[in-house]
Amino acid sequence: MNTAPQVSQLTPAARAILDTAGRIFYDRGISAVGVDTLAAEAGVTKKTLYDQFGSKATLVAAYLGERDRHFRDWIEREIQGKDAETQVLAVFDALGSWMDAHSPKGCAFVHAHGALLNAPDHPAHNVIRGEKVWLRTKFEHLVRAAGRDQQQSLATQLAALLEGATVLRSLADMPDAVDEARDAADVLLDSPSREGS
Amino acid sequence: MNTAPQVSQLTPAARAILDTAGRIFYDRGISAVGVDTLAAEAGVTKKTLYDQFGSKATLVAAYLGERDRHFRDWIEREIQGKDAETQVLAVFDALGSWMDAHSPKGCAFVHAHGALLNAPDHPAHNVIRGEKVWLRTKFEHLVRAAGRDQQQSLATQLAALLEGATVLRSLADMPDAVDEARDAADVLLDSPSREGS
DNA sequence: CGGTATTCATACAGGTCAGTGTAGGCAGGC
DNA sequence: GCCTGCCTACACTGACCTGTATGAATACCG
Repeated sequence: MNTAPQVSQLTPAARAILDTAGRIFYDRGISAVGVDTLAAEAGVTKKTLYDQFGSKATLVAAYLGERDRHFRDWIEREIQGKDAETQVLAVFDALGSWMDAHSPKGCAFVHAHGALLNAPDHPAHNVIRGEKVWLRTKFEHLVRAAGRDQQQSLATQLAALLEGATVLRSLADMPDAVDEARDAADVLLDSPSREGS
Repeated sequence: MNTAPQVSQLTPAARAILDTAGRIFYDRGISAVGVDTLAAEAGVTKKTLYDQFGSKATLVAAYLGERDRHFRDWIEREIQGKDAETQVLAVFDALGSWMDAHSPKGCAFVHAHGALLNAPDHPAHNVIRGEKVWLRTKFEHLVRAAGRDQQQSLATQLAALLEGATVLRSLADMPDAVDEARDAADVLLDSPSREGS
């Protein structure tokens, strides 16, 4: 399932639209960017945008889906080749570099969720939930591979640390939040009740 | 400083506006609610709204300021009369009951931050940052009172757990996130390196 | 060479947005 | 009795919103 990336099947205009969406939806917020603005900054007509994506809602879901893929790839790449316990901590380091490079203003999925509170059937909600569930599941697999007990609880706790660090760093002027969260993750991993047999 | 609450000085219309704002801004999102809708649902004319608040931006800041006060009062009330270490854990329980009662869709301040990405000078940003900083500072005072070392790090880590649990519970279908975060906080508090002399 | 897909340019519809203006009603205090 | 503060009612502006319509140019592919 899901073997080949479908990205290259996009038409040039569709690619330009998604690239532009990736920048300005994140920087300015989904509801602050109109389709006229988006099409203009992508160097494309609004007609093309609607021919390619059908609606703003579909485009928003596509933007978040692509960002989700990039985020997962970033994490996987940054943690590869280490042992499982080190990988758990490396996820936090990967989050730090991801925020440096692509996410200084906080989590795009959290922002999207807030912007779509009044549209509960919006197709983006599945993408948003999927991103959060994936991260927790990633932690679950890693702590199982590391031989820890209570994998369910530990995975949720690690995911909470990571989400919270993102919030604090981006909107409370706390640049060290991610590093502190990493240290807390280390404590949780080394807690006696969590050591496997 | 800040001795008496100024709430009772509001005119009846202003109070109705703020009450309505507290409901529909949170439920639907700030940018999804227009001033026409807000005035109509408050049973007030738009003229009155502008006479009382001057602009939507000011009203948004007032809405968040009032929510911030309610949140702080809720936390303080729920944790009072316990010893310091128990209070740290009680903050997590207080968050759980707060979300049950008033915040099932996630953190209003995080949502507001996302909605105002494109308005960096918006007066609400100070309120948002203030709420996050207050929470971390609250933890800092509690862990100091509990005789823990490394108060700065521990406070940030506890705040991250709490923020992250809010995110996971509200937008990842993880109702136990807050309880799990409480357990993690307990582990961090009992970690040998954090015990005071 | 003909057909299909992609894209351009432009104009328009119908609605909502924040914010202002004008005019008047009503109550409490001096 | 008058003035001030609070409020209603309603019309209006100019900008922006999503989405559609019309018509034509370009390029690839059989």
